Amino acid sequence: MVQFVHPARQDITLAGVLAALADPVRLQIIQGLLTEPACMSCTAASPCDIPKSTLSNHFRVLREAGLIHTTKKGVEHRNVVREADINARFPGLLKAILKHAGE
Amino acid sequence: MVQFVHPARQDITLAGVLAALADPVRLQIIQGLLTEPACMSCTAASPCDIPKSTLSNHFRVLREAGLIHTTKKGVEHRNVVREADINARFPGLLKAILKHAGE
DNA sequence: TTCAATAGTCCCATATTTCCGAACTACCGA
DNA sequence: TCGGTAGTTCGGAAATATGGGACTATTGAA
Repeated sequence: MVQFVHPARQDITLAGVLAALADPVRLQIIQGLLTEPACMSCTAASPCDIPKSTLSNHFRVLREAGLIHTTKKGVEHRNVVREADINARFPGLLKAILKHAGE
Repeated sequence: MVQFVHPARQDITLAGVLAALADPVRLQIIQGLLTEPACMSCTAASPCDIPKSTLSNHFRVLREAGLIHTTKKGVEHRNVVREADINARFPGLLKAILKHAGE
C-alpha cells in the first residue's frame, strides 16, 4: 500500500516551493492542474513524452514540497494544487510565479 | 582576464530565476545585496562559513540567471541585484518571493 | 620595483541528485 | 482469474553541486 507524504501547512518552506517550481516540467504540471479541476498524473500532465518513472518522481517532489495533494481514486491518482495552503503561507507567491509561467 | 556573462533582459527565464533562488544561501545573498546598496561577494554575503569556491559558484549561478550584475572594482567584485530587469520581465515576482525570504 | 596580502576564479575529485528503463504493485473490468 | 492500465520502486548511468588547493589580478607597503 502506497502512503503519501504531505507536509503540514506550516512545514512548507519557501526554498522547497521554489525548488519544486524551478523545473519547467513541474511548472507545466502545476499549470495543468490549475486549469483542470482534478487531474491524474500521467495522462493529464503536460509533456507526454516523459517516462512514467520520471513523471512519478516529479509528482513526488511537488507533493513533498507541499504544492499538491494526492489521493488514490481507484487505479489512478487525483492531484490537486494546495492553493489555500500555499496562499496562506506565502500570500501572492503562487500567483506571481504562475502569471509568467507560459513564456 | 575574467569576463562575466550577463544574460540580456529578454533571455532571463522564469525557471532560471526560480532555480537560482531555490537555494537558501543564494536567497540570503540576494537579500543581503538588497539591503546593502553595493556588495562584495565573500565578505558581505551572508553565511561566512561557506568556502570561497562554493560562494563563487553561487554568485556565478545568480549572475547567469540574470539576477545580479557583477563588475570588477579593483580587487573585489561589486554585485548589484538587477531589480529593474527582473521587475520588467516578471513584475511582482521578486517582491513576492523576497517578502517571505526570512522565515 | 618587489613582496605580501586579499578577493575571487578555475580545476578536479568526491558527493549528491536526477533521469529513465525495467520490474513490481494495485485496482478494475471482462 | 486474466489482462490492461496507472503509478511506484529499484538500480545504474548521467548530470550537477560541493569544497580543497592552486592560480590570477590588484593593491598597498617596504
